Order: sequence, then structure tokens, then C-alpha cells
Amino acid sequence: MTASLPKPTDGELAILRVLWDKGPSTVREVLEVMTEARDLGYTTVLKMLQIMTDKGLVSREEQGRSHVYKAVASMEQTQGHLVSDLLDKAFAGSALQLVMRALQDRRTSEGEREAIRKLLNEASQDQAAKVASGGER
Amino acid sequence: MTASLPKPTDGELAILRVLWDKGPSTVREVLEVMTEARDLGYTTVLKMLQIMTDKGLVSREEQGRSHVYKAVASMEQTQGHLVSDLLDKAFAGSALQLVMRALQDRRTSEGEREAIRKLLNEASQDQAAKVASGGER
DNA sequence: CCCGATCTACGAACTATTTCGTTGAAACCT
DNA sequence: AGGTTTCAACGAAATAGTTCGTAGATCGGG
Repeated sequence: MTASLPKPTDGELAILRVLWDKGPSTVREVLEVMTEARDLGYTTVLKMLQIMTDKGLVSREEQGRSHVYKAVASMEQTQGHLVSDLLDKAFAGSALQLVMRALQDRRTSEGEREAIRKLLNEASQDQAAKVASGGER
Repeated sequence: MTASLPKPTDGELAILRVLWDKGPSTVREVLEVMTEARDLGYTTVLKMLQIMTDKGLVSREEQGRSHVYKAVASMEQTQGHLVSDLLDKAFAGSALQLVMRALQDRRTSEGEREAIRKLLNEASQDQAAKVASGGER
């Protein structure tokens, strides 16, 4: 029964994306990826990682002189929380409405739609199995 | 070509939900709905509506002594923006991944899944029509 | 051993968000 | 007419988020 982590801010999410993608990383490694998108100081990233450590979003391990940070929650878990939060705050809990909006997004391709169709059947089974065995969370 | 509105904060979204649900409302009317969920002062709601007016999220009309506020963007438009934003920030633009997470949400029922299935086919046609006629945005 | 590079820690500044208290005007009641 | 209620405006305080400068420790090379 782990106390649920706080919702990451947009800035924190940008850092988490790097950690999910590259795996455990030092401040400098995170910085190098992030400066590709936007100019950012070393200490800015350091500070954010320190705050994220306090919040429990990342953990760190001392690797000689420097610290190696890693995301505490998996990308999948975090995505789940963010979707659930958006579902609450903007869709009154209706996944159907949310999916409708996602399908209307300009970027959603016919290929994705086909994939989602497949998914729906699998999801029905997963859900049934999960309920039967007592779900997580 | 309207400049896109800022993303509403969670608190602002709570107010927008009331305005979408009840239609154009005074501060007091919004307050009354919101205090059902959580205790809140009159001036808190007033201030938020003033800030939201500055941001362009709501507009207001003087109705005698008081002001009547209404949401500038529709619920559908706002939901679309929020989904699109989440898609960018947490799903690398993959609607498929987002839909997967929504389907895994504990609240998603088999009935919803069935409805989504129907939707997928309609969405395929809409998208085809939209592309054929030159899409918006 | 000293120099420069690299690292963490700390704190400051600035902005945004949330919450109210106070004030002054207007409307309403008696 | 005078007191009460209701309203918008303003400002202030508390908290959170973002950005960076400076300081002090440590390490590696000459």
C-alpha cells in the first residue's frame, strides 16, 4: 500500500521522460538531452531533481562524486495516473468521452484506430481477469 | 484564427465545469455549486473569475449590479486541448498509448468499451471526410 | 601541491496559483 | 433615512514552480 506519488508538473514530466527513455542518469546526462529542446542551466535541472527526490518522484544513488537519478514510478504507472486525473477533472470519469477526444486529435491515424480496435477486445479480457484476481492500485 | 487560450489550472477547470453545466452564471451561483464539494469563500471564486477573465478563459456581461460569466471555449474544445496537451507531454503524441491507459482505468466498463468500438468506425469515416475536404487547425 | 573543471547544496528572485480580508458602492428593507 | 445585505475591486499572504548565481567540496592533470 504505497502512498500515491504527487502528480508531476509539466517540467517534472519532461525530466521523467528522459529518465524513462535513457534509464538512470546523472544531472548532466539529463541536461544534455533536455537542452536539445530548450536552453536550460545545469543547476536548474539539479534543483528540479532535488525537489523531485523530496517528493518521491525520483530516487538517487551516489555514484562516486555524482548522483544517479532514476524514476520511481514506471512510465506506464505515471501515464495511468495522469489519465485517471484528467478523467476526473475534465471528463467526469467517462473514459468514453476521453477516447472520443483522442480519436479526434489531428495526429491520430487510421493505423492507430485499427490498433485500438484490437486493443478493446484484449482489454475486455484483461479487465475481467484483473477483477477476478483482485486488481492492484 | 483565434489565439489559443491558456491551459486552465485544476481550480479553473472546476469553475469551467460549473459554467458548462449550468450555463452563464454569477459568482454566487458558481460558488453555490462549488461549495457542495468543498468549502470556499465568495471572494475566492470572484478572484478566480476575474483572473480567468484576464486570461480570456471566460467572458462576462454586466447584469444589473452583478456580472454573469460564461466559458469562452466549449467543453468539447477544452477537452480536446487538454487531451492534446497530455498526448504531447506524456504520450509522445501516441493516442493509442493514451487510449490503452484509459481502457485500463478501473472505472472503464464493458459498456464503454463497446461504445468505443462503435466510435472507432465512425471516427475513421469522419477523419477521411475531414482530410478529403481539407482539415481545420 | 596547485589549477581548473565538475559536482552538490543553498538560497534568492520571479512568476503563478489559491485563498481571503477589507473597502466602498449599490440595492434593499423597514 | 438608516442599517443590512450584496456586490466588485483591490491587495495581501501563503504556497508552489522555475530559473539561476554563488559557494564549497572533490577530483584529475601538470
